[in-house]
Amino acid sequence: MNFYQEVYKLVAKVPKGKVATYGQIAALISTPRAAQVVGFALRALPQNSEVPWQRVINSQGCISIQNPRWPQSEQARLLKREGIKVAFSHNVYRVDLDKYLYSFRAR
DNA sequence: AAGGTGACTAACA
DNA sequence: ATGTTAGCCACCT
Repeated sequence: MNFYQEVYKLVAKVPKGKVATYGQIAALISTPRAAQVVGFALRALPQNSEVPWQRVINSQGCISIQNPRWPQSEQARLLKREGIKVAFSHNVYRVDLDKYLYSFRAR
């Protein structure tokens, strides 16, 4: 199973109402340095994927997506729909990590 | 088939 | 404190 597959598997474990960061996922698979690759993997997902990619944000708690198919505003809406509060200021969407960050259980 | 191209992040200057 | 850089992987020419 390659890196991308691992990413999808882990992202799928993030429960509704919680979020995870790219670095967090990367650290679980290999090294924390692969954070960017996590983003690459999500970018490669088909539009109709079942993977809850919207629950993955950057270490600042900000929506970091760069994909014309899914504008940031759309990701923000998806998260709000799941009960997550998304603040919008300075033209940036942000989530309170202290509140919503998901902690993966060991193993 | 080799190389460019991305949803990041922590470490440095 | 703000800007730059290295490390990382699969997919598409």
